[in-house]
Amino acid sequence: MNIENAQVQMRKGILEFCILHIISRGEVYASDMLDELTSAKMMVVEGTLYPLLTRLKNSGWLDYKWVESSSGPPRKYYVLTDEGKIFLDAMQTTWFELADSVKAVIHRSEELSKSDTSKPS
Amino acid sequence: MNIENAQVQMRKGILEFCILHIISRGEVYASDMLDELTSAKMMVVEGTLYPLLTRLKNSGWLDYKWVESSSGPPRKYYVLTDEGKIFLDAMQTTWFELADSVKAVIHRSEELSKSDTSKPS
DNA sequence: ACATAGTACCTTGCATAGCAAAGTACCTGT
DNA sequence: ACAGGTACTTTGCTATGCAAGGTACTATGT
Repeated sequence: MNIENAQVQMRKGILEFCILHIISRGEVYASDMLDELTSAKMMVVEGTLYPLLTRLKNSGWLDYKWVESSSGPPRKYYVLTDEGKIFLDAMQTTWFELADSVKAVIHRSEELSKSDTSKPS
Repeated sequence: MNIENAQVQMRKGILEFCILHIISRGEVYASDMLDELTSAKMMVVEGTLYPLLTRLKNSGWLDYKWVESSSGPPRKYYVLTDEGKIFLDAMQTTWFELADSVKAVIHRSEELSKSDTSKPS
């Protein structure tokens, strides 16, 4: 295991949340999402995104429609379903709770490092 | 896929970071970690924690020693190696960057929802 | 008409990792 | 010796990220 791998692990799951958020703003297609996630430094690739969108669609949280493009093949524009909106809310709550939990752990470390109290030895 | 599953996904990877943090404070054994992670609402189980500790050990980031217990079987007390400390720093940087990225995506959604600008239709 | 390039979406195969459940082993008290 | 509690380990299943390769449509140049 290396640091790159660990960073990948950390992004997992959160990606799903970010994608739902992006779609919640209005209709977008996959390349739009890739651009935005890349510019937010989330490093996603097609092989991850497409299967994820398919999963979200099959779970009933997304829907899409084909839209002709003036330059290239048609695109799938995604939207959130009503169920998807509820799910996104739940994910957002989870995210904030998780961020709080992490903050609690980090903060605890900083507290204790001031008056170091190792255990056995 | 359901919400519980999605929440599990979101915790992945971050768990590793939290465990390293907990160990960085001083020597602990697995049940200590389970207690702390549970009280921080991170919901971890043995089947996840033990293989994870083994992986971190095999990667050279943790070391442990057996310590006799006054009530029960001996315990493995873990410590961070020097390499592990470097790794933890990298993970912490990644975490803050990731939290920033998520914040950027969420914030962008809030901005746009004020003056809704859906695309095609 | 044909070839090339660009864009967009999809699929296959592999490796990693979470988790439930079952298993092993040690210690203490009766 | 046996029951109960504690601690660590292993097995088998499943989900999922990702690299790489594939399909298909459009536009442009010759």
